[in-house]
Amino acid sequence: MTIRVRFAPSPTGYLHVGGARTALYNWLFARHEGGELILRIEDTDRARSTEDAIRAIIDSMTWLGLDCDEGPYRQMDRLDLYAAKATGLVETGRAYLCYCEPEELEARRRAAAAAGGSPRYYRRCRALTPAEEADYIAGGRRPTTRFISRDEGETIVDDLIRGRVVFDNAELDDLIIMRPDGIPTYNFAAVVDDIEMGMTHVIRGEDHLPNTPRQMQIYEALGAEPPAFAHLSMILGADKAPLSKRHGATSIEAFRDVGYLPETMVNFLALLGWAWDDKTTLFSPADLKDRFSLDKVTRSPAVFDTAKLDWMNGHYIRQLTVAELAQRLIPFWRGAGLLPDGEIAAAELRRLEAMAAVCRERLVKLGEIVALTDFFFKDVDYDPAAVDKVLHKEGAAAALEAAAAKLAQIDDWTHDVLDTALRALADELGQKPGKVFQPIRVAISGRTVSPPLFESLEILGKETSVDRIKKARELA
RNA sequence: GCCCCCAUCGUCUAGUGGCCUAGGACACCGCCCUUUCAAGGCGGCGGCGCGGAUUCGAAUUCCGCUGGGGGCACCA
Repeated sequence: MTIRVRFAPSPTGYLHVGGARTALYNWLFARHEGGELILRIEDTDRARSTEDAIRAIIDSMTWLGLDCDEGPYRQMDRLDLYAAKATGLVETGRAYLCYCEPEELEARRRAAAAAGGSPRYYRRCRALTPAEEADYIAGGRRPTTRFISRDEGETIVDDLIRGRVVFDNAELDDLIIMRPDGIPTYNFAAVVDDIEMGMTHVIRGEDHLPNTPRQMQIYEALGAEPPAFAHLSMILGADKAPLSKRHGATSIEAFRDVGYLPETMVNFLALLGWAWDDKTTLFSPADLKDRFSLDKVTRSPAVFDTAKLDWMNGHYIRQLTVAELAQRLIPFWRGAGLLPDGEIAAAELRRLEAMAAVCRERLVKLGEIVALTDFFFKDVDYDPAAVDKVLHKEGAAAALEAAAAKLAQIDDWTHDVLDTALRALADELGQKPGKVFQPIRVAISGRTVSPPLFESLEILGKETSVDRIKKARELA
């Protein structure tokens, strides 16, 4: 039998790291097993579902490289199916119509909680007389459909990650499976779809574990064999609280926008709850597909550690060729208004690649390229602290003056030549190299920290470099 | 309140009764390299939540406790 799994997000927001990890594990499992991944949009909460969210989720999955074999299916397109199945359950005596109003149920729940009792439904409508039912209908009440859960025995979930989890059926409620407007609720729609779509495995977040026994009873009532279940632990923030907006960026788009690489996100997310052995940390998607298995998935929750993410992103940036890196950097230069849209001339591309080469070992996130290279594109913004600390130092003015004069003589404007010339200059001035190089760095970049000096001068070009050094001489 | 899950360095984890004086990675600290910042190299710090039990032997099994988390919706 072909393995079939699904990723079934509710489109109420962006794809966040927790959802992405669930999607990734489903994808890895499907690919490793030669199975199929289905994308199903669970949009039955019509108040909160949006088209934007659907687009965002699909975009993020595409960016991560998580391709699906079927879908996206949408539950709102499948209402007839759920209605037919719900009616069937009523006919076979596994469900009943419930005329209770939300307000009275809510009031009862509150009262029960106050009395220290169980908040479960009191099952009044299970035993409605025809006369009572007629009264409700005459009064304009529209019923929900409730599933009749078993009162006795246990429901056992054999979870692929957690092992055997036993639930007492007496704890289970008669849950609503259909709303009066014909839209199903989650537990019902998910089961109907998982049956219809032939799911063999359901891999989802641990928050769904308590739903599983309820769903298993629905499978049984529907005459279907339940799939295998695997519940993934939660992802936490640095404070061990569930990851949320308060921890900063949590959407995949946000990580993309500041310049994390998809290869980083995939590798990092894979490791949040899974490990291959005792020493391998870096995995390409192909390695992952090769090695992933559910039996190596961890049970305990994992903290999302940005420091490690940053390290890994730096690693993957360093793995890129200069040409690749430049291509990935272009959107960031454009986004900052440093580079116009449209075709890039060959000479300009060479210049961008030179910048990429010189920044490759310095980038943690692609977005940092802007602050690192903006002085190549526009006039210098002198950092007052840098001016004070370096240009106002004893000897800075003299160094700049001498440097400007010396550089003006150089025709072969390459970093090797510049290196030799400026070292010689330091020697002539009787200064340590740093004493000469730092003022020049501040002169051309405005800051004390910049890409390597000689390469920077080369990229900037002779005319601009000399101009800036002369100008900085005035500030010194 | 009730049900369920979880528990190894700060973090991600390896570990399934002796191979563990607990391994790796990130972070941190030190040294080296060095024109700044990085990157890189070398070294270091650092952990089995607590209490019982089983066993010749427990990070590994069992029980309890504590702590963290999830769920108990006409949300998913």
